[in-house]
Amino acid sequence: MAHKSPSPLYAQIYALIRQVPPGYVTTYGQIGKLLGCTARTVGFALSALPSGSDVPWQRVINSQGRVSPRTDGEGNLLQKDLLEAEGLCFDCNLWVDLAVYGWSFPERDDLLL
DNA sequence: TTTATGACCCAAC
DNA sequence: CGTTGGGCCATAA
Repeated sequence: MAHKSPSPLYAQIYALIRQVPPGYVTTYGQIGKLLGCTARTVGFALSALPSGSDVPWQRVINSQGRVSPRTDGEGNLLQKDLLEAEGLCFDCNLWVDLAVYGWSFPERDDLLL
């Protein structure tokens, strides 16, 4: 099997985001803390996400509850559109309520469920 | 090995 | 309340 992995940490980040159900969003700091790394690393992992990935990177936003102003500029608009399609409600300017849509990852023990 | 960058976060004024 | 600066970790060259 594949002995060469791009980065075990990346796989973890992608796995967590993949577990996020539609209609909910998470923050970089949350994932970073769960994985033991800083939010910067999480953002970097998303930046390395290839097109057509099964990872709903759009559900990942910053702690401020806002979409990340990607280097592209239009990417943030696309993310807003995607999140809106999920059923989220944006505020006056790409503001979302983490208290309502903030998704909490399941505990390692509860993961068994 | 070191340098430079990055879709961040937090604290302070 | 809005803005500014510094720090942190990981990747690629």
